[in-house]
Amino acid sequence: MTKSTRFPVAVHILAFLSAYPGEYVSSEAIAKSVATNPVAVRKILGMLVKAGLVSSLAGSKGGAKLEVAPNKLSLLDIYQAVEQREIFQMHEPHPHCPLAKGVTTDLQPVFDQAQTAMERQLAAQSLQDVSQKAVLDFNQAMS
Amino acid sequence: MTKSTRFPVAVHILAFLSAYPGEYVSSEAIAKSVATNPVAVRKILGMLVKAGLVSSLAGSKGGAKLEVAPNKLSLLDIYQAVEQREIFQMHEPHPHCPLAKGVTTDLQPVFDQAQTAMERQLAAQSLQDVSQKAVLDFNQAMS
DNA sequence: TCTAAATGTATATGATATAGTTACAGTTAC
DNA sequence: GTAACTGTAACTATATCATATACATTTAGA
Repeated sequence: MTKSTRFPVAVHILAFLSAYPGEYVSSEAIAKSVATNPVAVRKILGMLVKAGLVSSLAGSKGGAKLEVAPNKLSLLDIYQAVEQREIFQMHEPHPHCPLAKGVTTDLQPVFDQAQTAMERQLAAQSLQDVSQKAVLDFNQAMS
Repeated sequence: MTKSTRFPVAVHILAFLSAYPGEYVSSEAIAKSVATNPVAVRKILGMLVKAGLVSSLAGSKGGAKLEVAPNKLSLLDIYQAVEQREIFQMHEPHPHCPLAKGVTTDLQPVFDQAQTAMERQLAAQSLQDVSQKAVLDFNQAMS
């Protein structure tokens, strides 16, 4: 499969929104920074709205607005909003082979632990941690 | 994309080989336990041979043989032998947007840390840890 | 030396995920 | 009423994966 870039794009989108606190920003403005299509941005924004991280408004002067403080929003929250799948996917071995049964049974908890360890790292970082400097640079460039 | 199951299949294959220490096992025998095609097994075996975990022999009475003791073989060794790609893939934002530049720069080390945390969990488990019980059950069923 | 049983590899097919695009109905500010 | 938005459907292109067939090559053993 082509690997998904939804997670970094979602972080980028939220960082962009955090540069305009309290304002509604259009998907077209975001799309320019992300270098993609406004529709692609709206698709991801839709997931972020569903997760409660963002609100949106249709119509003129509408757009998307960040609903959570950047320092209260962990990268894990963002990851889980846009990526549902687990890192590891078990295969489906022969249903009656005792070796197959034993291996998959013992392997699954290791997969879970590895995924949890990964998620703990994401949980330890906030949106602000990865956006603060970027937003400062951005505001300076825009002024 | 369809998600790869190469990693669990590789563990399964190696566990199967560990049930026949010192013997050459055919891809067809392995394929039955994994419930897939012998060619699929040989493809993965090829990666394991390249990584030095397994040796193979063509011809009659040929097959694959485990080259590392199961308690000396970590799940990370296996993972890296068959899965090259990183968990997270960065997008390619607008090259001149300072916000885009800042976000990707600060996000990459977080990706690396998360991947490392995941890999540490895999490194802590050996093939034997996930295969020992399975092999015992298997040998008992076969006797 | 012949045969049977293997590997290794090329190739093709189908399924699925993703990204990008166009199109358009609905919503809202002014 | 109009212009500027969102949300969503539909289509295309691309990439990865799993499965399968086919076949040249290698090897053990009769």
